[in-house]
Amino acid sequence: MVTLPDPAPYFRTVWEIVKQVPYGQVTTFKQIAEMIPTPKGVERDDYAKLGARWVGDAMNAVSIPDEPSVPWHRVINSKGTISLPPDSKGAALQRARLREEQVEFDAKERIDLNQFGWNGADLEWVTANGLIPAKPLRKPADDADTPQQMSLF
DNA sequence: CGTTTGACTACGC
DNA sequence: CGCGTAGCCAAAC
Repeated sequence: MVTLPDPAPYFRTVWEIVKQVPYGQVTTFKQIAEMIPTPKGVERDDYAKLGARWVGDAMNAVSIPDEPSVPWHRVINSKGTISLPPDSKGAALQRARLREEQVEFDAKERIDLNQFGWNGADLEWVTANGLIPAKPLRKPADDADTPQQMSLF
């Protein structure tokens, strides 16, 4: 900006995406940013990476009125931790809500993205809204019973 | 109007 | 794997 003269549209898009995150799962600022297409006239190829901070702004904006329709508590950083100051009220609330959804924290207050991470919204919904499919946070279940490396030739 | 700050990340030690 | 640093950009001071 990409000046984001009116941040509302970007924020709204973020919120709509966050609404798609199901109960008991978490997404990351980066994952959301990557789903939002680069605006016209913007050449930045790493627009998505930069967007992570704006997603944070959008979350901050919604957590103030605490809009119940936007599950902002399901948005964490790429390290798998809550990004609010650890001793803040908001962090405590977010943590409580996640635990309420059976999301587990390890000893270091970290969430296993491979277990609770979001793999993206329905492809139909994504395309219908002109967005970019999200990069899955959970790895494909390669439980050793999916020998993909075996060639047919 | 220059500085600082931040719900971010990537990278180097 | 943990901690510090460097980019980045808009907003708040």
